[in-house]
Amino acid sequence: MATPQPTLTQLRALVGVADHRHFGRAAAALHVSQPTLSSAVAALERTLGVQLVERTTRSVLLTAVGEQIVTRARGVLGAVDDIAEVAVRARAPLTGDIRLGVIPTVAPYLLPRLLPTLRGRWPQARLRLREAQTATLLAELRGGALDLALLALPNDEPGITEIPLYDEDFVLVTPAEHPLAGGSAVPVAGLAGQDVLLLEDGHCFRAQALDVCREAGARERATLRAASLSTIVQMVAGGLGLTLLPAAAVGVEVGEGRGLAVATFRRPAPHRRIGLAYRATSARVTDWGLLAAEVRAALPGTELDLSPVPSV
Amino acid sequence: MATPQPTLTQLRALVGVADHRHFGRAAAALHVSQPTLSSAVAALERTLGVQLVERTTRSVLLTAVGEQIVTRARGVLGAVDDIAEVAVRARAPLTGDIRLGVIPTVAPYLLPRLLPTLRGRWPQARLRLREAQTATLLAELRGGALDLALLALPNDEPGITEIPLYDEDFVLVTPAEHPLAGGSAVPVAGLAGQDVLLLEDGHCFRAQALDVCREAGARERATLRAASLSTIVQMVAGGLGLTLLPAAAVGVEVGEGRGLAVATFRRPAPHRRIGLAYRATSARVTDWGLLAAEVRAALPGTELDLSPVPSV
DNA sequence: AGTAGCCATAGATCGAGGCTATCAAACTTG
DNA sequence: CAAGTTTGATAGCCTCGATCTATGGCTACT
Repeated sequence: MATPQPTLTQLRALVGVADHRHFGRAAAALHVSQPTLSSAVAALERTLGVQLVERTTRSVLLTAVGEQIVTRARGVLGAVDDIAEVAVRARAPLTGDIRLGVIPTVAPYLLPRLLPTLRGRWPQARLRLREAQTATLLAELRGGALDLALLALPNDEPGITEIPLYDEDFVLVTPAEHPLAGGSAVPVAGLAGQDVLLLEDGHCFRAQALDVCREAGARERATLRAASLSTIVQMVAGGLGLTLLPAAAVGVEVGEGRGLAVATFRRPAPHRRIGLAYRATSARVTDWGLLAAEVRAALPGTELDLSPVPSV
Repeated sequence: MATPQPTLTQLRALVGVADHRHFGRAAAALHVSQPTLSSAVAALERTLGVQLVERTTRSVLLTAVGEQIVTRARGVLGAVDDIAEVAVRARAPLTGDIRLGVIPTVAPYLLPRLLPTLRGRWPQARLRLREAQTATLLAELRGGALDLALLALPNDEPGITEIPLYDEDFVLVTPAEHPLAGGSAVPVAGLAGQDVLLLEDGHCFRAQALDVCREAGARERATLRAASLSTIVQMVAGGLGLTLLPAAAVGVEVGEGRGLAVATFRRPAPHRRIGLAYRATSARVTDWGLLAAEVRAALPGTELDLSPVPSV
């Protein structure tokens, strides 16, 4: 036994050589002398008992094992960097850029409340906002273009962790003179035969609302798919049908004196769960927990059917 | 900048303390003196600039950051161990125990050919075989109870890598006096209205064959679901219906003089792809490539409709 | 053949990490 | 309540290994 274990320095040396395919340049990039680098790689080969690099004076190639080990070494070094990053983040919680993606059926209703709160409590945090649909957000999250996404759960994406934030009932928006207008505890089946206006394809809220319609036996007015909830509500005001809104949208979208009425469903009403998603490997888990608390604190009061999900 | 990076020794020290919650015992476990361990942890805290461990003389606790970093440190150390493992495996290819799981609709037809080949060429390899259905194999693979699984692709399991091995056509087995008996280039639609015997639930081959039946408009004789292809073929011989077999099974299951006939489908015939699956993080990727080559070499000749998938 | 480029080896130096011995604090016990 | 025990931190010394400079040897191109 007693095989000495590879050193981080040795791994860095190997990765450097793999990157530059040249000992001299790799040494320069690592700020060490060329002999140091040579001996580091040699030592690694000795401890592992395998040749990793094919050297001729003309070219430097990796062996098959070398390639495999370089891949793993990169992972190790990256993970060590992450450790340092975690420590730095812990020293200065919720500071710096936070690239947050938000779905369009949440952004206009939550952000106006969240941003001031956040600015007040964590002035060092700089939110970089992006509004896009779930599929886009998850792709960008995975690719590292976003740090966080605020969207409907669950998504069951491997490698992505989710923090539930709140549950939001769906409500019915109708013209004021509609039979269902202003009702409370409307059963879902009460939608049977109604013309329902929905968002265009790709919105997760479209899919959820469509599920409700299917269960109730309502028709979608498919020729009128809209790009935003705002547009839909205007169409409802124009008498083209009725629609479903997430509770948080009511305050903004349904004003007084526009000939609109809001009806609530019988409990348990159809609803969706909103939460944060981040890469499971993110170095800023603690930050995201703090941010989650801020979002919960920024929720509108009880006049809406919003229930924050208790944090673990 | 010039922040020194954490050392592997320091990470080992931290993990040791986290495991034992006691400096003295952790030091003993790591074969170093207690002061050495103390100073290693202290040095790590200094380089990271964060307190990781709460020490009183009575108890040792991790801080929140400490917990996070311990988790990552474990990952790093594990990855380093893996690197050593990769090297060892590369020095002695295809040696030692290989825990291989095989689905029941492949095992009896491929293993009798594979085992002798393997024994001849890689006498140091010890196959530990296990026969189970796909879901079980994948769970055991993920949990580390298996190294490899031989099954139908694709499975699209995150964290699991697959090596395609060969494509295998399905054939029709009927009683000798059946109208379809011995046919070649039978269209799938030719199954319309037939009574087809299938495996019981949980077999992937059942699902695949059922797809064919659905497409063709054939009926499953659902009261007669069998536990093995052998049993099914006997039932066909008894005149209870017909069945589909994967091509590799024909040689073993359909003997002469049993009143059975084999018909082939019109190309492209329904078929399945068989391959190997392993944890993407496995340290023995090279071994699995070699083993894949052996399986391809062990395939029966062209009398069956088996086409090896060319290796990358 | 000469030369330039490139990696390996040799020998010297310096610091990180290891050990022993000892201290300080806190809980236990007679 | 005082002495003892347990446990982690500190001090001081030592050793080994990582790094440096200088040099050697090989290959390819001119």
